[in-house]
Amino acid sequence: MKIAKKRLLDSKGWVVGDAGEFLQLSKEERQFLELKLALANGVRELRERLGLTQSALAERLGSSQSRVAKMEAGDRSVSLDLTMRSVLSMGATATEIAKWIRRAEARRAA
Amino acid sequence: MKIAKKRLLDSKGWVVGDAGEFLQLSKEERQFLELKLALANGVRELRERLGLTQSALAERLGSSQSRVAKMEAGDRSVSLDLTMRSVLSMGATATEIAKWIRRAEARRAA
DNA sequence: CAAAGTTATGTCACTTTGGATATATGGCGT
DNA sequence: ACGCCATATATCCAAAGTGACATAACTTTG
Repeated sequence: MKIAKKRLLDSKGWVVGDAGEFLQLSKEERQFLELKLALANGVRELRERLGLTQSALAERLGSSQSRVAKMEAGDRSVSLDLTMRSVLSMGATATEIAKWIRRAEARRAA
Repeated sequence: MKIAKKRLLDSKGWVVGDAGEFLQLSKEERQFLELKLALANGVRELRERLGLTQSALAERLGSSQSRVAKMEAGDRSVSLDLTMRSVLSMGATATEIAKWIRRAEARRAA
């Protein structure tokens, strides 16, 4: 199993030993998780580009370091709402967001 | 005030009389709301294209007709998560989603 | 107009997500 | 080894989101 997929499924709470259980997630659910993880990666990418610590970003968001950490890890206790607000607060453009979404789709196709 | 903006701000609970209060939403919050509304419009667009009633879509989502109605109306009690799951469940492609997001940005620029 | 079908709005009990906090882990320079 | 800083993980309880239901407001069709 590829690392990226392992990471996706590890995303807190998905008890996954190998590729078998992978299939029991509905196609839509898998798409959704991939998309969320793609944006989560976007959060980390932007944050590091801006040279911010998780704490610094958290403060800008009115959130906390632990939530940011969980968000970047793709923890399922973090909503897409917060993830999207995060990238927007770091100045992500629609084009950039679209790029990440496409990347998620491309991974799925592979 | 344009209808689209009025509708955005009406989005349940934003007490807005005219363009004045519009400015007191932070830039990021405005972006987020526009993006969510853009996807909400996507939900309606896809749903009608597929000839589904709100009830039918709700059933596919394991949700209820009232949630779908609120979602399409941009009600703030509906998360981006549910909205995104909705369009995915109707087979939206990354390209299509990206298009809606860009459209939101374009509106903002205008 | 009336009935049927669809969509809109309001409320509520339950669940998930939220920020906060504590603590653990890892890296890095001294 | 030690402190220092960033990140990861776990657990609080408050706040936001959820499906379900009731019912109102439209639309369409007869």
